[in-house]
Amino acid sequence: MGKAVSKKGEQPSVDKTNFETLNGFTGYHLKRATNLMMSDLNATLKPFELRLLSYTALVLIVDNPRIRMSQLAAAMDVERPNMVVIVDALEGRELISRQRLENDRRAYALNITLAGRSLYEKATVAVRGHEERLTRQLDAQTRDKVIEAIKLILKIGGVAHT
Amino acid sequence: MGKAVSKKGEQPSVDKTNFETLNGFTGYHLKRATNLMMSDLNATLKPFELRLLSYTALVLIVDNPRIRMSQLAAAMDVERPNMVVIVDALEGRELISRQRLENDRRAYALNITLAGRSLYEKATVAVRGHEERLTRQLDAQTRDKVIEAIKLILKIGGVAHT
DNA sequence: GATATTGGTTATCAATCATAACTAATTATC
DNA sequence: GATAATTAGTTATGATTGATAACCAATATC
Repeated sequence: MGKAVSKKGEQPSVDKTNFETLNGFTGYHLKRATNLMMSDLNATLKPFELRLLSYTALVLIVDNPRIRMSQLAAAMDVERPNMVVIVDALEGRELISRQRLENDRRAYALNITLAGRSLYEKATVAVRGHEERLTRQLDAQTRDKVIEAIKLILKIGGVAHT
Repeated sequence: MGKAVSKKGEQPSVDKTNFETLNGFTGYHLKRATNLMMSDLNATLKPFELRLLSYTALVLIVDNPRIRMSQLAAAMDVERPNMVVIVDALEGRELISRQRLENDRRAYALNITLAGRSLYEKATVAVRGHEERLTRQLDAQTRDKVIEAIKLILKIGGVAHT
């Protein structure tokens, strides 16, 4: 957790760790920043009893009314069996509803409930606060540049969706 | 700005998923880019029978000869018990060596072996290739700007080490 | 109309990560 | 200088996450 605190007055048997090589890797910085942001995000969502995946599901259902579970799973890059437990939990809390499709009775249309929308809105306010806190030092211009750069990386990887 | 969702009444959204809200979050882009890079990195390291953590350990041992296990664990943000299995595996392959410290016989000094250095060098060439491939679209200037921005985020989070 | 495919589900398993408790050695306290 | 507290490393174990296989019901394909 915390950084090692050197005891006063004695020469530390080990000096500060040298991160020279790792610092040369973009992926290293990306991963550390992501770890930090995901950790803070989970703490942000905790009061709402939401986690990264359940919140993401809520968001996508709000933005995509009547989305199917399989489409949601694909959008979230989650295996279908794992999607089931996420949806089960959200439905159990009556934040979303499953509704059989008339035209394809295998599938469900997922919709947000009133309670779900209310929670979504509160959580999203908190998430925007978390984002603002963690990217405060970045002027909007820089932040946009970062996102642009990241999108380029995603495009190269062939997983860009926008 | 929003991608037009088919406005044909109550049709299920079998069309493109709308990521509007998620796209507004820096953390979302960060995480997706990181997922992509980590996945590609693991594939890159596979031929060397290394994983993210074992490779990172190798790098830090090369850059910090005689580093202690606990310092390595702290640097990698890994719990000590989990560090043990990583070090065990690397030592089992004779890529690194444990050496008791004379001045503190509880601790070990970790060092790279000749075989370890050789593997490290080959793997690092591959990793640099992987980095180059995934950040090819970014001019050096942009990449540096991204890293600077990420470092700012890390500083706010209080986990910056450089 | 038989066959293949798809959406969702269940059960299960592997991988990852964290925690508790132990030993041996060192440091702190009186 | 004996005792207590702390630290480095280890072992065993448990929780959480993520992936796979097999299944049922509905739809699509030929």
